[in-house]
Amino acid sequence: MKINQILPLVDINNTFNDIRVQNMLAELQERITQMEHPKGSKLFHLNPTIKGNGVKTIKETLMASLKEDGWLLEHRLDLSVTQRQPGPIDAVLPLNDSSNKYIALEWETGNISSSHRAVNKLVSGLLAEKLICGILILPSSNMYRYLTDRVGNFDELRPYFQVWSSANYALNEGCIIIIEVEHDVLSLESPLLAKGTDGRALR
Amino acid sequence: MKINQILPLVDINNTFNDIRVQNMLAELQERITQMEHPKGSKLFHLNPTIKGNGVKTIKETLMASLKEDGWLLEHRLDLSVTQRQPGPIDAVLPLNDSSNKYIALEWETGNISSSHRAVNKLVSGLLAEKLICGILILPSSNMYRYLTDRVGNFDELRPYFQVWSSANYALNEGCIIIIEVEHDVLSLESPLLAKGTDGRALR
DNA sequence: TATGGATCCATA
DNA sequence: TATGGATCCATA
Repeated sequence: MKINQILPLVDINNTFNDIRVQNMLAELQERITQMEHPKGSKLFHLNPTIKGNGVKTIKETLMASLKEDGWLLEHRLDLSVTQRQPGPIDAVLPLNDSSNKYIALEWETGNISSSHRAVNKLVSGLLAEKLICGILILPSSNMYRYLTDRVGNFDELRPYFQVWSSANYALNEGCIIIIEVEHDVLSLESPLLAKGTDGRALR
Repeated sequence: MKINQILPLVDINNTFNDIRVQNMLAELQERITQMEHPKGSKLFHLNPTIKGNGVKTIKETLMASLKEDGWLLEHRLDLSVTQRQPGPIDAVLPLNDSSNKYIALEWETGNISSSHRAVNKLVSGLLAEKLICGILILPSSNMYRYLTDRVGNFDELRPYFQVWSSANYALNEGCIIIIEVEHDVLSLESPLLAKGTDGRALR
């Protein structure tokens, strides 16, 4: 998989340049770059059928490799806000220091509207001082054309970036990073990514 | 329809108490209270079938009455942010003064995740200084039980309220208000609200 | 019940 | 193509 850009959307007191964040990013970039489809093909090939590919399986291999790197999957931070809580986060990396804090990552594969919730959940983690950094990975609009209709994508979230970037949270540290990814190669010979029976799919 | 609560989520320099906002709220409360189902029954009756009622038609009568009060429906604010823009807003009320600003209202009937986008869109309007006030109307969790699965509801958005309330936007005025509404009466004799064929509905 | 998701629809 | 929506699924 190809990384188009890494955007620091929120960056409080230069947390983006914190060595813990930069080390994690170096590792994460390598892991994303290693993603392949089909398995064993070295590159991520995508069948260029408009709205033809399901999204469910895309992130699976990345999550598996992050788990090997020490990330915890589907982890729920205790934000102790109210009785009801934001739900679990795709992956969190515990910092191996005395801070008891984490770096969190969401790979958005739901509807674009759920990308808004994903960023808000990461911000909740900053506000609860459980996270020093939250990352959201989104496909480019180039890639999006070939995925399930209306899934989250970088360009469609962009008009809303200012909602978060112009917030002045009263915090000493924290950053939110958006990463735009894309297939390496379009290939008619590549198998379509499977779709589920979720949503309005006619089984 | 019954109003359970009116919550000022964001309130910059006391905009919530601005006479223009308070006048609008008085009128809006009356209009919401007047909503009825079935038509002519004076109260909003809801058939208590779990996940049985569609949401599409719920807001229609309110929008019709707001139109009579001078609101513009499905209006798109020109936020001139980027090429891509947040989409249209359910209803906006132009202020009849020289400010060229509006009050905006969204009645959330989409998925809960799209409630996050709705608030973000209202915040975008504040940041662009096109709005002095944005309102989001959401059903209570009591009402939600009888509506399409996963539609927006007050209690499920609540854990995220702090994301907006602690944002400290650098603005001179602006408020975001969340209104929680509920049926007046549960009634087995009341017809179910129709569902569409959207999403994953099997036609 | 609670929460994130996945999918296709409607309309401009 | 672009954008908000509406619906049902999966899992804990």
